[in-house]
Amino acid sequence: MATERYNAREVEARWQKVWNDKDVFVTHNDDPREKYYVLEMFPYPSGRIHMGHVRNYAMGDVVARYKRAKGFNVLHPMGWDAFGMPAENAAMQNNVHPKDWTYENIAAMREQLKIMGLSLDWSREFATCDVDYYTQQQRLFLKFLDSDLVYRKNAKVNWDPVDMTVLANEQVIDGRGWRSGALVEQRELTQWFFKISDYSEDLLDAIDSLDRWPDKVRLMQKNWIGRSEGLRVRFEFAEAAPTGDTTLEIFTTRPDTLFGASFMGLSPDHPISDKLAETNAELKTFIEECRRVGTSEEAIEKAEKKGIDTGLRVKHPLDSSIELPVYVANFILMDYGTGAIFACPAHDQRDLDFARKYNLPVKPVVLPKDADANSFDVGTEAYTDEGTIFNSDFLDGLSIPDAKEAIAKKLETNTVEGTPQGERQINYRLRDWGISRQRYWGCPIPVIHCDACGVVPEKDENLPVQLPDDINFDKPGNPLDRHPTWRETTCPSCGKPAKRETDTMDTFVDSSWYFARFTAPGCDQPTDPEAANGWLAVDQYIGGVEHAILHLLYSRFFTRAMQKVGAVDLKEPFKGLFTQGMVTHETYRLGEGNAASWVSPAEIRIEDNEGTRRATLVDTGEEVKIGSIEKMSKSKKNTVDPTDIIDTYGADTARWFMLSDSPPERDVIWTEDGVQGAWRFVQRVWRLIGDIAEKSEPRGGAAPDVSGKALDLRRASHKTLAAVSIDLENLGFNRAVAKLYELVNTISKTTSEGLDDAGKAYAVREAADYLVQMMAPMMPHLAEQCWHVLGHDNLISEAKWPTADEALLAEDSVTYPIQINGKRRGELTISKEASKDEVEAATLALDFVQRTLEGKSPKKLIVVPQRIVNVVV
RNA sequence: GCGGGCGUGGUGGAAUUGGUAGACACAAGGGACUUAAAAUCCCUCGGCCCUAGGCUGUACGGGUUCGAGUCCCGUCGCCCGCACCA
Repeated sequence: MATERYNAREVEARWQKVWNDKDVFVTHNDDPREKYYVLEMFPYPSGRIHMGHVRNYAMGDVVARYKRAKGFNVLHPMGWDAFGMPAENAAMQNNVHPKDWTYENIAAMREQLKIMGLSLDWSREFATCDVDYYTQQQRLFLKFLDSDLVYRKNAKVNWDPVDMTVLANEQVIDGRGWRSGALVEQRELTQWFFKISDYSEDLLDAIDSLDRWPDKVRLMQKNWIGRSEGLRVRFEFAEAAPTGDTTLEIFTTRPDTLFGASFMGLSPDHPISDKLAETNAELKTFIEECRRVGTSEEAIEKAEKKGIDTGLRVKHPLDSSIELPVYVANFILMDYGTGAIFACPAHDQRDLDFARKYNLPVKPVVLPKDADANSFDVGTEAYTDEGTIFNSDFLDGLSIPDAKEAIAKKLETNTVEGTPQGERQINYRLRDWGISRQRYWGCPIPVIHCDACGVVPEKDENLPVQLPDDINFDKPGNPLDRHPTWRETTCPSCGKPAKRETDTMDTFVDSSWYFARFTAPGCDQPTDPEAANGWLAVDQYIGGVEHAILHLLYSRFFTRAMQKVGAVDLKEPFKGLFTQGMVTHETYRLGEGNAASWVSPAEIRIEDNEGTRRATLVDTGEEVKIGSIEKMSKSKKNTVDPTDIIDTYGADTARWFMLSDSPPERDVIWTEDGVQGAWRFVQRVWRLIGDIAEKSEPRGGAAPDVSGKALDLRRASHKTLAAVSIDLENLGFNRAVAKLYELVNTISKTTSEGLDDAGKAYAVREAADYLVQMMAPMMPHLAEQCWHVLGHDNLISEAKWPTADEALLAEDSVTYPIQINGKRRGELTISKEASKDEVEAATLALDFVQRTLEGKSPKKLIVVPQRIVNVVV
């Protein structure tokens, strides 16, 4: 073996330096070529990159390098989603300043990303905590405020009375604060909101135009926005409620079941519930209990249906002789509709569970198709499917949609206290976006509270409202609140002393427009519209599916809002979206039961005895239990550090392994064997290319006429080229990898048979060039080195993607599988041009077909051109 | 609870979207080379039947079709999301 072993570490560093010195990946806005914007979701600077980043950025880099080779002017930037709670947690735990902690983490992670060899334009890098970035974000906020896209209202938050802080839902565990353990209270705070609900309809309708998004994400967004058509109905109280209300307004999507009404339900957060609780201790306790369940829809829906009769009664809107009891019930959300419902237990599962528990009437009003009106009864399962209305006065015999229409018409004309009793309404589940966070490490909301003028926006020329550096976390609460001077300012309107808003923005705001900022990162306005409109939308966005709803929906809203204030001129920020799967790994546990502890892969050794795997601790030899495969996480210690892998095998091996085998949208299992397989492939390619470079000359001039093995190889490499190009276009990395393995096998075979004639030498050389070019987006360093060895004097990173020769792709014959009664019994190779008749004749002439037919003619003969033949006997 | 997804050899997965199931890779077993190991190369590898060859096989049970891993109905199992984590 003439060639030396491939030294990834040395080679990778060398090419990275060449790329960097030559500014190969720096993008210019005035480049006249067609643009292509590829973006991976930017990372939170936790301090170290993890395998999930490697996978995400490897995929994006393949797209970027491939599109560059295809002649596009590619924008492929990187930045940092740098505000957020972890920096404050670190500040509290380790007494470091959030700013120092964050920028140190960024520096460390930048170096780690650089050794991955990503083709990024680092000149556009920024962090969202850069003063420059959040200055522009404040400017955007003020423009939104000016355009009526922002407002203030009260909203409930989880309040930790010991830490004196607002808690995220995930920080509330069993009703207690995660850090203090104190019982969490619900508090009302005045908070800032973006009017995303103004765009409910538009955000929903435009989902259909996002045809390069995964269906799954589109559906999740549709459900999230949650459009429903229904009726707002006012029920008259038999006696006025203690709030003075004489009617109870509810929203329903099933007005057709109104005659099946059995009781009314109020949310525990409904104003009437609140008022009643003042004089009703039992109800008060119940409401408090409900609030401890948590605010998530899941928790509320799963909880046992419970309620308390308020003693209030309402009149049925269509039959005033019927009075319905009003309950406060734990399964009714205040945020949806009016916070009050009428319940029809026969046709709603939640209502039914409740009715059975409290022995309330269950009157069916929808009759299934084949059921008998006299005997149809609902047991423990509500009937929610189609049917005919019965037991319902003037609605009897109607279909559900017709009954809905009839009820709506009737109630629209009825009046209660001079206003219509019913009103058609389209309701959305989507709520306005609360952006206030009572925290330090975020973008300050640039408004001022003045005793005389109220809430006043900061003047544009006074921006930025900069975070103070001299803060500490030794006391509970928000450091901005207790800073000795930071709050003190003067009112931009009247000039008198006033106080700054101390809330900062949700970090989702930061990530809702960073993609636009990358198009002109130094601009003294939020965007340079010319640059932004030129580059946007992002052609391919890649990231985790965990962002399927919030980040993506907020960004879609933000783009519309930015359009309204003239910062960009488009609605949809991401034309193509791809959500990659997670990186998982086996888990290992030492000990049994409660005493068991997690052990990291680095601490163990695995032995494989005839397929039985056994793990032991490297240090002590103790047996370790091999557990299930889980998402890599610190808590389960099943992480593998990318930098360790890159140190050992190089970035190309890590990238290649992340892209092989598993489809990119699915989870991938990290295994040591898998990495080693990738590593062996790197070495194998290196040997093969070295061998070819030694035994043959670079190609010159036009392709010679070849035949036999040489022609076969040319066909194979051109076919692979065509197929891999399609795979890369579709982000089918695992399929591309498999085809490249196949091509290497083919080239190896041909090369090992000797490169005696010129045709063969040409074919092998061509195949080698193509192989290396196809590999280049995935393993750029190895490809660059091989390209050099093969005698090219340009950079493969700047080389044009080759085009497959159509003539070599066309086969002159086709092999048909021949089925008899749908089962494959043989095959037939025949000219590609053969007519259907010729194929039929040739099929019938086949030995095994003749044998089966025994002289008879087939019942049916199906010929699918270029595909298959089926003989039915 | 509601909504969605997935289920193919020992393993990860291919399958031109209704047309030869198991490409490619990993693991395993056997062999070559080697003083030995590593590396490399060659062979076997869904199950069953003694072979030629055949039967069977894509979670399970039905159906549509000339033909189903792919479409439809039902069952089972696993996974994900559900509004202050980013």
